[in-house]
Amino acid sequence: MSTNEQQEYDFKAIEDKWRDYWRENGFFAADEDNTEHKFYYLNMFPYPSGEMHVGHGRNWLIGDAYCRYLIMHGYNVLNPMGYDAFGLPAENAAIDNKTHPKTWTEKNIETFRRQFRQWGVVFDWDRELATCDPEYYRWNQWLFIQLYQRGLAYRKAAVVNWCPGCDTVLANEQVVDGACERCSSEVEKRDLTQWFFKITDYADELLNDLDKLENWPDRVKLMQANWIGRSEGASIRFKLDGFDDEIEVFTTRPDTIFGATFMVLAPEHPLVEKIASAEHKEAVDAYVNQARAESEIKRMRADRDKTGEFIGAYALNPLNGRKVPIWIADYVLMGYGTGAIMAVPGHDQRDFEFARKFGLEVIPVIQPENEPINGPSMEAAYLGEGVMANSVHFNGLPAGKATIHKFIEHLQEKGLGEGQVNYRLRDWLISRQRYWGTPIPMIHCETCGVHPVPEDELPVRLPEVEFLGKKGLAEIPEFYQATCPKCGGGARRDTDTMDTFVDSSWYFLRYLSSQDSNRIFDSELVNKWLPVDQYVGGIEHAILHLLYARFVTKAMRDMGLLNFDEPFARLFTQGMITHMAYRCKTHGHIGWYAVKEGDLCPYCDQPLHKEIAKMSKSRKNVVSPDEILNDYGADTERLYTLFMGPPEREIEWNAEGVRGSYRFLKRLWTIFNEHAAVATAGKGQTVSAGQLSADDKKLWNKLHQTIDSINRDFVQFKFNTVVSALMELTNTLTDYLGNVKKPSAALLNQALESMITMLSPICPFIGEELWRVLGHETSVLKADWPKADPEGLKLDEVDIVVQINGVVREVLSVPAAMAVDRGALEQKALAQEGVQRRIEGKTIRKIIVVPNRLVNIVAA
RNA sequence: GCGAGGGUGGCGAAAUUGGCAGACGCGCUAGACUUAGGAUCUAGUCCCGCAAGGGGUGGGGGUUCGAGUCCCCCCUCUCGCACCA
Repeated sequence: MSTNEQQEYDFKAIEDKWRDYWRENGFFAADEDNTEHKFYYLNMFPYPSGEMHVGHGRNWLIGDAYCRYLIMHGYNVLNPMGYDAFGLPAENAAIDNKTHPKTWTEKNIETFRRQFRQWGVVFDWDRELATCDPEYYRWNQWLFIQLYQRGLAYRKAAVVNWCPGCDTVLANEQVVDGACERCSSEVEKRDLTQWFFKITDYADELLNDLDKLENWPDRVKLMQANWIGRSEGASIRFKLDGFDDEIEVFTTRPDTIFGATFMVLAPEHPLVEKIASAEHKEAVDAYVNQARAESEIKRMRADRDKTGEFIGAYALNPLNGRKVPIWIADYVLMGYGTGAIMAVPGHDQRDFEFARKFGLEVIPVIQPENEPINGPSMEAAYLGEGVMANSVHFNGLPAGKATIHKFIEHLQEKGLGEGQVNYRLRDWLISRQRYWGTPIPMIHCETCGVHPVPEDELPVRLPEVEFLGKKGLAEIPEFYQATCPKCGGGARRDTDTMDTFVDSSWYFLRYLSSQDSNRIFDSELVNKWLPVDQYVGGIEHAILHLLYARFVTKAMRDMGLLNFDEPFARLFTQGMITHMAYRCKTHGHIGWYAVKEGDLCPYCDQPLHKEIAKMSKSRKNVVSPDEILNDYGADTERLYTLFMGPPEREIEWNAEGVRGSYRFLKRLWTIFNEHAAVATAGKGQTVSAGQLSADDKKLWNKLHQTIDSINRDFVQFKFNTVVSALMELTNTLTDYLGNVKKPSAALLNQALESMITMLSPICPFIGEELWRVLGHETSVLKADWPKADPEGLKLDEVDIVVQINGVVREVLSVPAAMAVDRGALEQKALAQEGVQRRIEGKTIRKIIVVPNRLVNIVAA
């Protein structure tokens, strides 16, 4: 224990002292008009879900440290904060707690603000927004109307994913393995008329522009590309035998058309009912009903047996008139292509399995060079190279791209089909049937049809009803009873609310004008500040949010609201913080704090199932920052969070590790306070190599190496190595102070000032405090960021490794001049006694000299 | 099945991008100071070996004076997509 009261590291007092300082002094308020050195930093805004845990902390601490770094480099930083405040969890929690979602959300937002303040995380708070605020969602509605007027929002009857747990429709993207992403209920299918955004109009651009995003992780771009799923092929029309209708199919292999021995329609295909023969009707209906009733989970299993039913109708191959049977099968999906395929069992494994199961003919139309294949004896579809066969005048052509084009040309000439590009991406289903979301601003009139709510009547507010539980707007007459804007007669409001991904698809634009009640945003400002220079968020948003935001940006550009194509110039995806989760077979999840010794259930002493998992309330494995903040302080949590590992990686929280970071801060505190007097005496003096002792020089070199490496690492988000570099420097400094009788005041001042400056973005509280201890009166945010002095990087002595046959045998410390002199190095290495001993009697074959590094003597 | 990214001490991880593997931190061991305290300080801590020395970055091969890093094959883990025609 220190005898001097003043020298205790009293983090509580320090943190209380500085907590409000940065905000009050406007360090984080962006200067809107000065865009010369602007930097728009943005973390994905949070869903206010209760209390934040240390895992959430990681996002904000990365952002806060990075922004402080930028501010210290003279950037005019915009780092705003908002809340993605609509959504089902609010409703569900509100139901559980018998409060209104609004009350629940507001309380959580208040908690978040308090936690940010405790962490020392500062934003440009004047721009704060919440998507559940009518002043925000009115622009959601306005945007909807603009999209509607451009044909980008439309209504269509569709088989939709219905979550029985949430009582609402889900977008395809929200269905994971056939279950609801949120509540894990098994998703059902229902026919409903729903609102869609026509994102498919932008499929090509969304795909192609990924190439522009040089500073996005490849992984994310790849995931998006896969999601969009472009494939080139042809659409071909097959005439029906005995009907006027045609079946249109999409295929990527039009070259295999002569091998099409049957057709398969999706069970939901509209033609099925019409063309199925009376004889097969019953079986067909049964199959269709079964397919519809079957859950996505079962139907989507790729490895399950093929099922299907012949419908008693035939199609005619457009190129040779061959009559082929039409089947229905659930392996053909209504949602992709046209919901119908020409089946080529010879060259498609799925069709092959189906043909074998139902005894359908297999005709190969591509023959491999060596061993010819034939339909009856094939054991799998042939997917390799070869030449066309059984394909009349195409026979003998090499299978491949060129031939595919020949087929497409041929079909096109005959008017039977054409080249076509298909996407896996579907239109974005945005309708939700719940209360806590943006009401869709449309009115349905029996006489005039569907019309937007006039813009001057926006926002269409959520009715301020007492919250009744699982109810949507369709059950609130005060809400849906309306007048038609056209005829003035009675009409009904649309009772759907929007998917919350709509809210988050443009919020980054609203920050520029969050208080503007006349327009969605100021285009001029937005064009100056966007794209976002650095966007940071979790990898879990790699597809949905980022794709939607890109789409909306492009749509707004086409409306003339924006002049850029992509919203986020640079993207960083940080990894989640995980923690051990315990589960008891009978008692469910058990909090780690309650687990009995030996990992036993506290209620029944059964051994618990253990799993390292993402922190979540439901798993009871969250670590609250409260205890750490109380025991060690915010700076310690910040330091540890950034030190524990590379920020893009998933990492397990280790409470023991926190202490090491605390120890470091304490050590630093002591060093600064003990040597502040000497250091401040050296203020204003320059440090030059000539005046330094050998010990001084060592510290000086280390200092400038550290500055150099930190400057490289900070911009790359390598905070973990920034921290370890500072720790190394501190170790060197401790050695120095222990070895030297009288430290150089100038050097010490430079070292301490540089250290605390570079640490301050990560640990801003102790940063401000120790900056004052060094005699400064203004914020450390105003300090000059240290630059590595080229002189300081020059070493007097360099360690050179001497290898014999690649094995390290000696390490020589040589003067810097010699370290770049190949001849001298070689001589010196050979002169070593240990080297002589080892090469005695051997012939030197070769000597490799790498200046500043090593000498390798190859001898045998 | 297809695609992507990983595998380095007891643990989290470093490695100037082909040049002393394990920096930094946790934990652990020993010691010092102590109203033995979950404080602080000092020393040690990849493995085998008393030592000289030898081995070592999932496994096997290769390129190279030299490989954690580059190439080929295999094992394994994580993630994304998954009957997409």
